[in-house]
Amino acid sequence: MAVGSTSDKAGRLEVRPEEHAALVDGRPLSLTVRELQLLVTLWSNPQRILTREELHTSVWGTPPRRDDRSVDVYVSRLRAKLGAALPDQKLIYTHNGIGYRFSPDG
Amino acid sequence: MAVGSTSDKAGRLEVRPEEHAALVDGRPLSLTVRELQLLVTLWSNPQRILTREELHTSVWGTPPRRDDRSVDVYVSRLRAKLGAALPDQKLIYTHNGIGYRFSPDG
DNA sequence: GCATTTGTGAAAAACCTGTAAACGGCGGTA
DNA sequence: TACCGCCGTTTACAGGTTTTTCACAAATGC
Repeated sequence: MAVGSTSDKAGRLEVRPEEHAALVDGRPLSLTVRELQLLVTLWSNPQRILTREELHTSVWGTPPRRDDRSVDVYVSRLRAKLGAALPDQKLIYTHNGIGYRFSPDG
Repeated sequence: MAVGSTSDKAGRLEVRPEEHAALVDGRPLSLTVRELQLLVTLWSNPQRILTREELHTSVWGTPPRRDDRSVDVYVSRLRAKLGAALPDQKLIYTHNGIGYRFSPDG
């Protein structure tokens, strides 16, 4: 493995925060900065339910304002792009009233 | 291979940092010092997304000041010259919000 | 069923990029 | 010195992309 490369696989998905990249089967997903930040946050905490507060704070740097839906909007966009590249896998699970969970396994 | 020659091809493009030269089909491009420095930096890191900070630091020796657009301006000039010599190839890709990537392949 | 929460398309706003052009400095030349 | 051409730097603005916000549909939970 090349020096300096930090990467890990969740099935066919690879996330490389240092390189600002996420790959599926080696092909880069074209994610915006926010989408990638969100994916990195989720992917860094597999199997763990992250609240909207945690996600917003991690991605936007501040806790969400009341009635802020931006986390949901970006989860939706991320699901769309992941789903296009990996039609058969469900990676992001919703926990009603709480937040979201990333689980490469199920 | 001749002693001291360091060169490599990306398709029809050849870059020879030691000789301060870049060639297309053996014909030298007429690049300014900055343009060549930028090309060498990009070309030395193929497939990798380089941030504006990295590019500026590599070419200008210091991180960019806020709102510095010089990297963009030089990418534009470099694209123009590369495009004139290689009209059919796209070599430098933009990554919105991050920087640029040199990919001889795609 | 009803209230609440989530999913998502679409418009508006904010932000970022591409590029021409202006400007100044430098070296060469007459 | 005056002029010229070239390069590097900076600025401005058009155009493009992303982010934010909004509205409503769908889903969930009681």
